[in-house]
Amino acid sequence: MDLNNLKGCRNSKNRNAIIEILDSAIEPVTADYIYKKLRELNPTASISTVYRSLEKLTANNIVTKSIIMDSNKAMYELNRKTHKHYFICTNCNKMVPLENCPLEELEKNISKNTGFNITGHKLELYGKCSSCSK
Amino acid sequence: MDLNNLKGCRNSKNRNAIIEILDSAIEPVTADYIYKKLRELNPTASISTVYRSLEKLTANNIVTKSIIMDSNKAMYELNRKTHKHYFICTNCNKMVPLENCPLEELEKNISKNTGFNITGHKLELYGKCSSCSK
DNA sequence: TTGGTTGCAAAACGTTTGCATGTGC
DNA sequence: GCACATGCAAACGTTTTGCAACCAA
Repeated sequence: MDLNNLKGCRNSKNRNAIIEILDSAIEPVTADYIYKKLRELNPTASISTVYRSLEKLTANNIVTKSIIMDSNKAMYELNRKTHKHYFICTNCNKMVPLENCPLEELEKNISKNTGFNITGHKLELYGKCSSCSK
Repeated sequence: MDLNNLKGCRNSKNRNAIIEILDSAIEPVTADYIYKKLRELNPTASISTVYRSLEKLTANNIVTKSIIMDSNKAMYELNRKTHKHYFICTNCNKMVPLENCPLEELEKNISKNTGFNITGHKLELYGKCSSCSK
């Protein structure tokens, strides 16, 4: 995370705090979650600051944005080196990270066959987690 | 597509028209796209009818709803028997269906290892399509 | 000084809902 | 007749934007 190297960015307390909030979150979180946590540190912070920071952070690949099915909110998480996929429980909405990414070979094959220049992917598994399927 | 077997549904011109619109669409489309097409047939149709129809259709597994990255709109497509995944161009937003689904074995393994009851998945590949990567 | 950053309020956007009316069966 | 379907307008929740003030470099 080279926080001081963001294109067209100055140092910002709010943005740094947002990164810390994301860093201490285990699962992807919503903008509103970040906003509430940020208000604990800076009671006058505004939701627009959250969105504007997240936009810069995603543009700089520090943060990953995703939108899960049947929800209209975006989820944000720190773009850690370890590539992650999630299992999402359709009952309790828990997001459980999976260990491995099985798609690297697949991507290579598809690139070859189609001429697409694949730069990333998203895989989500849906179903019921062990506690919800009881 | 057993259109006459929808749970708690009567025959409806609008809903049938929506199915036809989805059927003639090659790619997943937005609710607004459907609304505009529907207005060509029924100029007084309303957007709420579109959403209400789509809700019933997804509940009955006639239609699949998905939300793609960096967009806040849902995309709808007819749930054809053939299981599909898409390559999505980050430049022109084109969605190109992929031929095979490579995840069936993977699901089995994860189910075994984690105890999750996996009922579905979503896989999207991102990058530049052949014309945009020129 | 320059240009990114912030807070506030308002707007925009996709989607949902309440209600009264219409329609299939 | 009953329950679903519809159009309209209003509401909703999330995200974006305009603007003036602020602050980092």
